[in-house]
Amino acid sequence: MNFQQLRIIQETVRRNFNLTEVAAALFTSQSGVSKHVRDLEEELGVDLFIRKGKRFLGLTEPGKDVAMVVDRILLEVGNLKTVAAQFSDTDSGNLTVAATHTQARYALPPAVAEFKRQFPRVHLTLTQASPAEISTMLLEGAADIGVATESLADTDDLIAIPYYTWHHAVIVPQDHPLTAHDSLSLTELAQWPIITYHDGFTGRPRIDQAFAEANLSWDLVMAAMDADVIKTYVQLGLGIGIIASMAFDAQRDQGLVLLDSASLFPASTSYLAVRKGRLLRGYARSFLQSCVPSRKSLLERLGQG
Amino acid sequence: MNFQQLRIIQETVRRNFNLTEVAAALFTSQSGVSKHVRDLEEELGVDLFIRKGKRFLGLTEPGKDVAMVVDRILLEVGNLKTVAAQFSDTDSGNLTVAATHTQARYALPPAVAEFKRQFPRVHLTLTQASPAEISTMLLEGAADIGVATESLADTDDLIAIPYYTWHHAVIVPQDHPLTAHDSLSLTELAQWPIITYHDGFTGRPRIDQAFAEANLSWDLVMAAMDADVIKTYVQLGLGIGIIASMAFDAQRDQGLVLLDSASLFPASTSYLAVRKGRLLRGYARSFLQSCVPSRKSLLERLGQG
DNA sequence: GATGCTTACGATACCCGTAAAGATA
DNA sequence: TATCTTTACGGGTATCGTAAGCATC
Repeated sequence: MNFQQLRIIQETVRRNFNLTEVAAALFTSQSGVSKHVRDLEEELGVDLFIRKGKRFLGLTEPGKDVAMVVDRILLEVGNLKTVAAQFSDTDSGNLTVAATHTQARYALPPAVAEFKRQFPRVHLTLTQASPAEISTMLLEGAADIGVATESLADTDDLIAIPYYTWHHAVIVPQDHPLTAHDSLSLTELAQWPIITYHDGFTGRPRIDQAFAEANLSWDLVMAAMDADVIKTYVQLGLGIGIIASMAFDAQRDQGLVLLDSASLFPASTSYLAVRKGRLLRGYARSFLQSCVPSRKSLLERLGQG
Repeated sequence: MNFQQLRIIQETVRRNFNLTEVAAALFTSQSGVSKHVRDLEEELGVDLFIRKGKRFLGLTEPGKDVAMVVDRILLEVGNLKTVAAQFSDTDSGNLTVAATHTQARYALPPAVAEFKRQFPRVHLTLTQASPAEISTMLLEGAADIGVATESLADTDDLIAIPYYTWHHAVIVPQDHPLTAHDSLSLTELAQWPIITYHDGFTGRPRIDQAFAEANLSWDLVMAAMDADVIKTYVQLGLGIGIIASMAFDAQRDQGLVLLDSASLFPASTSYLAVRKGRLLRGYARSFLQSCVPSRKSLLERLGQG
């Protein structure tokens, strides 16, 4: 048994049992991959994969158990390297943060700036992705820290730390009739065409929930993944927008008006998340700390004294 | 990085940093061991061991962290093999139970008999050892299950399951003056020379505790590791014995009398223990189950569905 | 016929063990 | 001096990659 075999098992599961892809992903030959799989199966005395002729279709029952343990082993191997790197070169290395557009653009900039100041020798990669992709990246080790409003708190094997709480707000063009109102109601909103976030993005479930609970049908004319797109089309007069309030900047967004609507929609919480059991470099912990300065205990909850 | 290197790191710590011993334990050459250590240190970029000239003295700070992770990796590697073996050959294999004399002789026989009946193809090894040795064996993977009254419940990285509770009892020769008494007191006991268990064996702390709390000094004339030795010398008239009550058998131990003394000493609890994070074969779980039939939940606490 | 897995085979690199040298107690 | 680690070197083996063969879709 060797590490390459374990990596191949893991990658085979991730790549939908296509050994050719696995070989490409691990920068080696198909033939080698094939042999490694056979060798390991022989050594363990059980078939790990369901085969139909020469095709791989999935994991056998023992294969499922083995794959779980393999994941843990490779996770710990990563931790080994992390521990060593932590000592050999404390303040240099890589940090990959995967975040949604909303987070990357409106929440993270201060933390990122602070981080670059504090750790100039760390290469920081800020990857933009959907909440689901962020989950996957964290689980597969492709990212160290994830930031999103959706999906992170529900996933086992992730540790989610509440980051901040915010409300949705309505934006309309400067001359829009709604600007005349003193206070907004959902019923009024529902009478206009609405542009807001896609399913699974930036608190969208809370918008659906608010209208559903009020028993209102609403006219969603467009769904986007980020507030900038929404704002663009609101400005074009396609409809009124519902965005995260922190995405509005009176300075930059001239021609648009933000209408307070904190009371209309339930609050949303954005989360920072890391993979359970994955050791973080010191500077990664600092990054989290600078995002949520008060929560000393939460870092301890990561199991990383 | 490869598994052999990790095994060497682990074994180097266990063998007190003597590479020659490590090589012998792993059935390989010193030179290879030496090179592997250097190679891994080079790959990780940190020294793992404190050296004085060419001698190894201990672990560096990063070495300590690395050694912990290495232990976890190798533990999981063992689990990998266990998982596979579990499927490839369900009811054959090995089971090593490490137990003290008291447990092996007076508590375990029914469970062992039941086990042999149920799993005739499993090779069962019952190793007799001191509580401290049992701990070590469990931690190092040399035993699957440990049984003892002392030390198992206090050790982190072990999961201890209460097995049964018992009391100490006094044994005296048939014609001994104490047999005339209706009820025994500690004060009376303290007037006789006493033979009982060694420190760290079979509830000895509770005996010390009882006398200490009563402010009595007592005359320990002999300390043994098992009840059979104690009984022998009690029979010879060297003193009165304090043993675990289940170690007395009226049939076998003719010439001796058991005096009830449940009220004199605090109750003792014997434990079954397994290494935290170590996967058990199905038959090993059955063994535990047959020892504590009622505690379904405790087996779940082992993290082994 | 295109894609994907297996087998065969030759080159390479890695791992191991012997032996000698150097360091420590 | 005896014990222990390092270095040097040669032999063996496992791993890898190319290429051909064969099954699946």
